[in-house]
Amino acid sequence: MNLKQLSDMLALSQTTVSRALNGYPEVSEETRRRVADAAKRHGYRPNPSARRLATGKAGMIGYVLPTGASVDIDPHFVEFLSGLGDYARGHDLDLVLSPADASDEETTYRRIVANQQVDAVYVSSPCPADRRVSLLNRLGIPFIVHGRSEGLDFDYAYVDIDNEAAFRDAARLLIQLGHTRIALINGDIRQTFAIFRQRGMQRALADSGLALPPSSIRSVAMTEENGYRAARSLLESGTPPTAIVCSSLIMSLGVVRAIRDLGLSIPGDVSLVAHDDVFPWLRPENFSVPLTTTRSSIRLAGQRIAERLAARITGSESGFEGEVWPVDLVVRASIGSAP
Amino acid sequence: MNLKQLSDMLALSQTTVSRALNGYPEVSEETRRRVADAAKRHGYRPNPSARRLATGKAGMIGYVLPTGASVDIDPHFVEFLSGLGDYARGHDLDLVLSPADASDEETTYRRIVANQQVDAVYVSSPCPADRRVSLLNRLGIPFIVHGRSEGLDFDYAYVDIDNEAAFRDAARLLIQLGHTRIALINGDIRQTFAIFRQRGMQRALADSGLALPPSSIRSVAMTEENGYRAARSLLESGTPPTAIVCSSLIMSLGVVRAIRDLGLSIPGDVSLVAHDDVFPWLRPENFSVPLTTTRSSIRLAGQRIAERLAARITGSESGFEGEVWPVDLVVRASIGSAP
DNA sequence: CGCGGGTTCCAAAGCGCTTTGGCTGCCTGC
DNA sequence: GCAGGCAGCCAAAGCGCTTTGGAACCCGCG
Repeated sequence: MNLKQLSDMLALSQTTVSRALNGYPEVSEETRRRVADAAKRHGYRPNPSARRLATGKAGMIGYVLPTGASVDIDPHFVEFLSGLGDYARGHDLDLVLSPADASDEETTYRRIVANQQVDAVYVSSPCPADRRVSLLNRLGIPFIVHGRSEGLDFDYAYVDIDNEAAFRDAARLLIQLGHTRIALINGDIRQTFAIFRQRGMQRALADSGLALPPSSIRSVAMTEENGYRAARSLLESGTPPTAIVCSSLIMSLGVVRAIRDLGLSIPGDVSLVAHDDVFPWLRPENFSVPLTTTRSSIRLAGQRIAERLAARITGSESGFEGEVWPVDLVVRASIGSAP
Repeated sequence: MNLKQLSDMLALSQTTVSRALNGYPEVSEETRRRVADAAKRHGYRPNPSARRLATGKAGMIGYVLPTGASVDIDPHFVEFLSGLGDYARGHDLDLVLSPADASDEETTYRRIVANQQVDAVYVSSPCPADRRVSLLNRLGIPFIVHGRSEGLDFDYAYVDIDNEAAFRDAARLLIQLGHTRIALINGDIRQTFAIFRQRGMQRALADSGLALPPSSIRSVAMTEENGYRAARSLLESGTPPTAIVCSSLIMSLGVVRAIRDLGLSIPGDVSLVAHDDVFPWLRPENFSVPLTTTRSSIRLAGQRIAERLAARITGSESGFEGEVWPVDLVVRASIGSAP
């Protein structure tokens, strides 16, 4: 069932039917109703390819998926997807994933924009002066960044959490508990979220006259194994920390294992705080010693980003507002006063 | 730059240029070369919307993403995606994810097929007599199932691992070590992979005159917490198992925690085998007691499925071959002879 | 009565590609 | 020398939608 058949059936022109369906004003209410009725009754659905060809609008949002033999997609991505799906379902929004060589994503961004495959794009895990962000800005396609870049000379829309405040607060709490040697096991420091977290801790420590020397920082890909190694190397150093702040729950699995392997206890010997993105399959309250966390649901961010992306597509959102969400600090048994 | 401009530039008709570019025979080699040159030089790329409208081919593969407030996307999905991306990148294949209400995916399948949004589809986590599979079969779109259904009266293409043999072998090994009370902590039993695994264990036990009573089986969503609960309830029962086989590495985190909480040791009191889908961020060899696993990379399956999907799109694959991959049994320290 | 100004609808021109159905030469074989 | 075949090219007709630029009609006003 296509437009022509439908309009023949109604003894109307394709123009009128099209306009009736798309809510244009120059069609009488009665006709509109008649058309809408017939469309529903016959299950008419405009062919998206044809519509896209005519309008240039695709009804999809895009994401460039960095891939490569040694590139692993972040497990957080799946939670983000759940959130995106929560909104997109029911709004007839599809998501197209374009795999790209991680070392050359720009070509792919160019392609999906030139091809008009998608109406809007989202970008995740930005780094400072992110090239993808400035490229998209130049290309003029609506986009939203999950996270923030830094040092860009233009405004853009983003949704981010307050990583700096989260880690500042975590460090402050540890300081209040008497800790002076606090270490940070962070994610890849080339990404802004990691930079902000480090900054937050540094500020908190500086405020109390303490320091966060490079020797107390590890910056690694967020795997269990790396968490283990980082914790071990910190705890076996000359001046082991009495508290560790860790950028991910997965890494903290390794941190806990390292602490146990060394015959130390939580929080007796070492206090531990981790950032929790809220995975349904791994919860900090279920750790052998329940974990104190800075918590922010990545799924919620996915929902919000889908919503804003949709708004940008329809044009109901157009500014460059950045949203920064506060992060919960949830205290559980894994922290205690300094030994 | 579109076809018209390019053909004007070459003083050729659009027909000839189109044919030259698409490898049709009725154009001379010299002309073809001239056209290909010009196309490359001017960066001409056919508009996919127009091409799709004309041919009905989309150049994308589809996946219906079950979503819902209480539906969590499986973390395995991201590994699968990595594999898919490995192949799709470099083959100009995009993936479109269509979020659907988990309780009504069929409408979405119908939509993406009717709209010709995608040329092929893949389906994961099938259950016996899977309705999605029979729907796709009826709709006549190329598709591949990741996993297998059972009890369907037609053939279809799939890629699966030999879950039954994997769990049979694991159980046999435990039996050889003298275990007689072996428990299974499985995933959702409505899915065929879980059914096969259970069957594999049952057969191995039956072969040795042993049984796998329902009281020794837990069938739950694969989270750390569920692994913990399942293991606890098993170990605190009247006849606790001396060995546990667990369907996922994530669950086995909880199993290990439960065993430790109860003051038991691995493998002294309890032997543990888990299935490992090969996550880069959580490896069985790094568990406090390195885990014996049945191992099969889900990422490799993603690669293979992308490859076969592409072959089905181009028509170079057309049968209904099912592939069943063998599963490695990797022995590590977590198993020992029965106490 | 005639005319400007709405309202409601329509024919037709795209959007950029593929594909059908020729048309033109040139070569081959009888 | 001519029918037949083939290689190489082209014009034009879609694919199904949106949108431009009217046309027809009815209204009220001067």
